[in-house]
Amino acid sequence: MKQERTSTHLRRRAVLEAALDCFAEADVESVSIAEICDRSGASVGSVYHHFGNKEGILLALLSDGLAAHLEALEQALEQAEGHSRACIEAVVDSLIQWVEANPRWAQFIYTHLNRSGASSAEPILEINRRYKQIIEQYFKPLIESGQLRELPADCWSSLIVAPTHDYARRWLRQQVQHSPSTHRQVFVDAAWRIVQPDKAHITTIQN
Amino acid sequence: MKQERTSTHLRRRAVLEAALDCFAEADVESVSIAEICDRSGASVGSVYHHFGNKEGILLALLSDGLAAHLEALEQALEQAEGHSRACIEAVVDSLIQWVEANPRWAQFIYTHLNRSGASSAEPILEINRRYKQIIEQYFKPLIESGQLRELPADCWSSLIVAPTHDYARRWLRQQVQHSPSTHRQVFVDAAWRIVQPDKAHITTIQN
DNA sequence: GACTTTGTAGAATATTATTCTAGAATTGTA
DNA sequence: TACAATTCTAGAATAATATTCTACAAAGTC
Repeated sequence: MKQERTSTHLRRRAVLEAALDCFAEADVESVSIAEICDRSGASVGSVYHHFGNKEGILLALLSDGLAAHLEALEQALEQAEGHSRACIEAVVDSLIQWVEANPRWAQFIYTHLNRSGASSAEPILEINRRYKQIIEQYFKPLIESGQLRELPADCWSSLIVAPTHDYARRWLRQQVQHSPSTHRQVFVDAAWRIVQPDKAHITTIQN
Repeated sequence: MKQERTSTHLRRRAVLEAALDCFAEADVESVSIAEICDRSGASVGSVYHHFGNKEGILLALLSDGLAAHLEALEQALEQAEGHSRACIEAVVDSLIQWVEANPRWAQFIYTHLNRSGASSAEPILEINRRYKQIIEQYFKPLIESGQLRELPADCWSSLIVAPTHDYARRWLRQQVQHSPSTHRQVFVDAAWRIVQPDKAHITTIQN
């Protein structure tokens, strides 16, 4: 965040930008370092100086992207001011907005976050930890006060965010036609149903 | 499905098995064809004869795995005999069971199904089509009879299956401790809440 | 049993990631 | 400003490895 305009920073950005272009068009293995150099104007030596190796480029794209998205999430939750419905909306909306504003980047993350190298890399682990913290900070009070139903902590993101992620991923791959924001209401509503306390819900009807 | 015991079929299986071993331990790029040859006992020529190239090995693993899982899903739905609750349970349970019975394979699929080469490959597209068909065949009647709520078709799998997928993926990567089947009830319940017709649900309470 | 197809083998080749060396630009400091 | 020290760039040299090629073996077909 310090040096936004130094030439080294610009070079770094140029390489990442070029790499993202390449990876949007072909699999990682079929994109050569040479091609990234061509598109970015950087030399081989320069690329290796900044990123160490090809994997390093991927990791930088992943962690920068995740960090950017996390920041958006945090801002959105802040503005929800502790209203349960607004918090759920913040989670879904900030995700949808980020994906639609950064489609290539989002697609890259969806495709490569699972690679074994990435899941054990420290910058990524750090972001995962912060993500958990933020969710806990905003939702724990709502659960403890009984406004939201308690769910197994490990399942929370799978239940509340994964549906939107999944739809976004399929949209980016052009497997579905309508943008995630088209169905924004559907995803908010589904999440809302899941977090309703038992009394307000199924149980009453089943008994 | 025809020739289960010919030597060519066995060789094929051996290579895929060895590849799966390798890919469980390292990223695709850092697994060499030579290593797959060593582990499987096949020669380079033989591997290329059967699979064309490295990507061909990946594609075979993906489409074989998806096909196996699809078969399990179809059987489970058959046994649900058109009961709405049982159909939801069938979807969640068959997924959980397949993943827990084939963890390496499932992890491979989660990691690599998104690669650009795979999503446009005909065998994979074909399986996606069949998947849609099956879901429609079993759930359309339930929706039309009003037993289940209507959801945008494109959102269906994101809402109903993606949570379980997401949890399973994280379990395979050891990001969560408990097996998916531990939380089987949680995922079934969440899906069930989402497919409840409006009357039986939130609306009643909100009004 | 000749012949055709399919499968196996491993050396030869081509591609491409990575390393290395030299030098340019930048930064910090007196 | 001068002058190290550090950081960055360049591209040739190297190493790793995916793919191709040629020859041969096995299996299936008539």
